[in-house]
Amino acid sequence: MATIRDVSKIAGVSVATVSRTLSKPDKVSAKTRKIVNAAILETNYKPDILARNFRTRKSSTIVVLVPDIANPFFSRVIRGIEQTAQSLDYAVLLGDTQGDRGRESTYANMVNTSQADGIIQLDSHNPFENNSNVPIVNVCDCIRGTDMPTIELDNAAAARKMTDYLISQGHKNIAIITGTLDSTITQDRLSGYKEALKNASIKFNPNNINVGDYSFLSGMSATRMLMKYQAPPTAIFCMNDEMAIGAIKQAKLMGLKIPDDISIAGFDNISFAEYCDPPLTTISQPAEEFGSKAMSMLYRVINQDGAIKKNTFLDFELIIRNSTGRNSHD
Amino acid sequence: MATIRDVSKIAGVSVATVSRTLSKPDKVSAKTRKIVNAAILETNYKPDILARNFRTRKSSTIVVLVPDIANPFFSRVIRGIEQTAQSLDYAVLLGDTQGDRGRESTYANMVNTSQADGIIQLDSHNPFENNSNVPIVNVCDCIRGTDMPTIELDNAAAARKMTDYLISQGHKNIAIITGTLDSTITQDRLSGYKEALKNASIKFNPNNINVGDYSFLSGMSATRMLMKYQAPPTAIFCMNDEMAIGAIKQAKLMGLKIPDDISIAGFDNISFAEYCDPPLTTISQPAEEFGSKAMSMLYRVINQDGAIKKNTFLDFELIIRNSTGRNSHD
DNA sequence: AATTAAAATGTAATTGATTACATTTTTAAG
DNA sequence: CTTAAAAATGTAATCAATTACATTTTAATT
Repeated sequence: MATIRDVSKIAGVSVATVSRTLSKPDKVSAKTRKIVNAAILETNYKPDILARNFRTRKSSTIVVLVPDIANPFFSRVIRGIEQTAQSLDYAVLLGDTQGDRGRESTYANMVNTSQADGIIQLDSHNPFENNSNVPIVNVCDCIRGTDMPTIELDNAAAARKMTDYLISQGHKNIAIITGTLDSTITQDRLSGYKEALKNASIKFNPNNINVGDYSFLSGMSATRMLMKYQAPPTAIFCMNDEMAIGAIKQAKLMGLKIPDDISIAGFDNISFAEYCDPPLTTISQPAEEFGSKAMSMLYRVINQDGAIKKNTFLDFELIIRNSTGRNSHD
Repeated sequence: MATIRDVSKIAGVSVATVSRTLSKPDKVSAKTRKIVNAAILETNYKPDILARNFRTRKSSTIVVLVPDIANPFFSRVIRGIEQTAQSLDYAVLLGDTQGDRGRESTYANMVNTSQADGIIQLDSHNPFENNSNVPIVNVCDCIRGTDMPTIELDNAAAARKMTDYLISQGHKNIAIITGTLDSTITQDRLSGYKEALKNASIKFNPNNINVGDYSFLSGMSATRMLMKYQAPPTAIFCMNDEMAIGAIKQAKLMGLKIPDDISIAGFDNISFAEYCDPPLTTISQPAEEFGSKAMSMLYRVINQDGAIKKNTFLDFELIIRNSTGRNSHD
């Protein structure tokens, strides 16, 4: 593999000139530039990025910490990250943590060893105990009370909107299947749900809260439990679409008609939401935009370029499909 | 940030000894090791991986070229890659190509600039025109006639098995919705399908082949077309689950009962396959194993460690669910 | 105690690009 | 044609680790 020295020898110029031809061509005369470029072509020279990164102390690489890459919502966020990273000439290192804090901190430490310039965290957890000054952006599930910039949804408002809608359809006995309780998303959505009930003067029933873990199976089992109550809910709001799809399956297994016997709503609007039967009422989140906004923000943090907005909120949309309908009970 | 020199000064030993304490501790006396480790702790020294990579000419990073990270099958494969990479101390750079050859080759060239040590390609395309000697492994959708090691399914056998099964259910008029025609997977599955028909002495009807692109929508539109024939198929075999789910939706829209009026089968066994209505008959592929086998293989190629098996075939399984059933026509 | 082998440690070169600073060349102005 | 300023180019240090090779120390054997 040819080095910058080989090129400089062939071109008859110094290595500095070759380097400049590549990085700041306007500092090099047109004539020299031509000669150097010819030499680069001749030697098939490709700058050694490892050497460059070493010298410049930048890796042009960022790490994405994601609880599970196979989650369809996260994979869309990552697609957004990746696309923006490409346009900014950053490479994306995948850090699938599977919720393991050890793995998370291993990946996070890549920044300390200059393997990466920054971190995008998709989980509501700070990978650094003591607030370090590592460039980091928190997306989707964001922690409260840290100084990380966040890109998030107004989850309380979204949950309120969904609950309001269900109430508007005549539902009073509305259950909710939550995500894991330690996540900010869960807490916010839960408080939005409660708020909506309160505004409608519906008494909040603690039995109507069922804790899930974002999986199909937890959606199923929660639904099984809920529907065994003497007064089962007439609507179930799930904090993601997978649980809602699980809930639909369980409801059908129990011989219930959707939405006639029970309305079921999700959250995320993953691509399958449109294709399940009945199609799922849900909250649409701009997954790719989350990713691309997070990447742009991280870029600004890393390069101290432009204003850093502490908390960015993206828009959601209530998507009404056929898994929900008017309360036909009472 | 402390360097190895700071540590050596504090410990009162040479940098070589510090380096050895970290990389080959058995070459260092217990006494010295203790002193050095204390100094490392004291200085909070973290080896500069950039410098190490530069010196050793290895990045301990591999690139995954994937047509679309948001595809649920691919994201599982990547999860497998990532997990094995972690255990082998490799980092995974994400190369979402969106089918763009330009992007693909940009990523592939990261190996030439020593940003990565090898490549895992999930698409049936060689990112290097002239067979270079870059470490690369081809997974899932593998090209014929190159010297890349492959990890693949016997796609022809799998399609044959599915078709055999449909035939065993009394179906004779079996349509197939393919993936993009330039992919090896499509070609192999198509030939398996034809073979099965031939073995059963069923005349192959070219109209029963409909080209899709692995998307829900193409599954829908192909189904719409197929079902307009005077003698519409009694079974549709889709080359992935998304298209099958699209086909199910379309069939329902047309008022058809599944599987009574039409049997629909998919391929991949993505997690949603179990949760659609009716649950999807499909071929299960070991997605994570694809990933982990590919990573192990790439490791061996990079480190010239152990035998390189040219083509590795993983097992598939026919999963019979309720989207297919006996032919109730004729 | 002398000799030898083995183990431990140290010295200094090396990796390939970048860049501060020095030097040369070109351009413009008088 | 000078001269000064600006532009272009060159020289050589630098980044932080690894490691070949040299040297010193320790252990083992006689």
